Amino acid sequence: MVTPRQRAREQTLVDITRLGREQLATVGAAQLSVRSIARDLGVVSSAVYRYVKSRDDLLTLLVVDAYDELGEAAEAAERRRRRADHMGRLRAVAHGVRDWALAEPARYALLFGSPVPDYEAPAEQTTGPGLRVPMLLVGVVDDAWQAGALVDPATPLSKALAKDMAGVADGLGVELSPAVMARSMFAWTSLFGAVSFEVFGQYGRDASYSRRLFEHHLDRIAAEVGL
Amino acid sequence: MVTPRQRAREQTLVDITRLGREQLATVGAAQLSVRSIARDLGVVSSAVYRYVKSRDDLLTLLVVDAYDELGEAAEAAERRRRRADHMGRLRAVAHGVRDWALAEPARYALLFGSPVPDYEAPAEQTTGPGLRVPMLLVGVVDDAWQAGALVDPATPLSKALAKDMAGVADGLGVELSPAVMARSMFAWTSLFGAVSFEVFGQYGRDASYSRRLFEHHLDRIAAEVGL
DNA sequence: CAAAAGCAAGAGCACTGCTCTCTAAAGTTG
DNA sequence: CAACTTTAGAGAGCAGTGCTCTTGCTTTTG
Repeated sequence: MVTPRQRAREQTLVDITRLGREQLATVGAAQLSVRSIARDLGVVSSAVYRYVKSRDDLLTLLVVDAYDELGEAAEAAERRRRRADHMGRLRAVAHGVRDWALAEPARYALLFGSPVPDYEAPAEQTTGPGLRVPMLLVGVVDDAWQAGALVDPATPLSKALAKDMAGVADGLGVELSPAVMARSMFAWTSLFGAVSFEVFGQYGRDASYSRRLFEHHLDRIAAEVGL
Repeated sequence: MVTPRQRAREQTLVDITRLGREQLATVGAAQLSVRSIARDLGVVSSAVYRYVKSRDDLLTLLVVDAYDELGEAAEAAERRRRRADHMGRLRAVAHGVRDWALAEPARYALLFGSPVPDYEAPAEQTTGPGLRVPMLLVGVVDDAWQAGALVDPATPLSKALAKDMAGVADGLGVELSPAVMARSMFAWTSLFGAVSFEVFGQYGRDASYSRRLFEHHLDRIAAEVGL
């Protein structure tokens, strides 16, 4: 049985998340303040602490929210491709991530930028949503591998690294060859490296070439994955 | 003619930078406070504003400081290799960057993490030091190219991207083939992507495999560069 | 219907960046 | 060398922050 009070509480939590998301987008994570959210909510600051234990707790809420939206964006883009179109799926994921990141730079920064000091996202809440994109990537690479569509690597993995990758795959709860895992991690790391450099402005202010450079990087990543 | 007052002023500025650097390492950029620096300096907070216009101004000081130390570390590592040892030089730069980043995560985050909101590093002061590592990379790749040590790419650059890369090289003030520029940028982006993921904890808390994974990524990057 | 639990308000603490005015010392100049 | 100017630092103060605690009030529950 759901009481009106529970419903109101949930609604308030949703409102807080929404206002936090807006503040994140406009003023950024550092300037995000629970007092200002309280003002927008038409309530005194201490009232917000009934719903959110601390500012860090609020950040966790927003981290999960952002991971989920990013994951959903990437998954939606990937779903539009045929299962056998491995290259298309990889490109879809990559562009899904990049488009979301460019549209939501502050929220992207919250996920992949500097860790907020003295705050570490509680693993039990954030790892799940945070793994959606990586899972998508290993899915694509593994499908290609199973279909025999991957070019063989010039050099095989070292024994130690193969063991490491087996452990990572195990941690993800999937059955994968170490080679697939290693290639996926390279794709993952390089993809987000490219997106981060673009979002964080490392290429300089005039990023007129950034989209073409991203395409190029994507081609290089795909080549290294073996696609 | 340098007056004692000028000397004292310079010394105070050095002290402020040192204390800022320490605070950055201990509490991070977000928690960095000029009041606390004033306390450590044994002076009242308003006095610090005689030397530093604002907190952002202090951040700029620390950004330049960090870029210079990172650049120096990478250059020192690279200098230890013979000029013709292109692979060794690339690896030296990469490990120089990684080692510094792992030793100074907060300062690395200041340079390559989320941009501090409402603060953008003034280009005229930061671009120079910020380009030291990229310049090092293009130097290595170009040397290899000139020496004919680079494997030819499977697919040539598109016309548009070649033009973009020519523009970038021009902006750097160096004479480079677009292919060299593109490969350097891929190396740069992927290298820092790998380092950022490691420093920012995206691989999870137990990074037991992180060094071996980095070596693997480095091999993949080198392969894609053509080394 | 009375007890328990949940809610918002308001005051207050310790902190922040930053500005202002004031005093005293140091440097410069006629 | 005395008068003037520049400068470092102190201290008060403003507006903002995260967060806690108490105090009434309302809703839910036994």
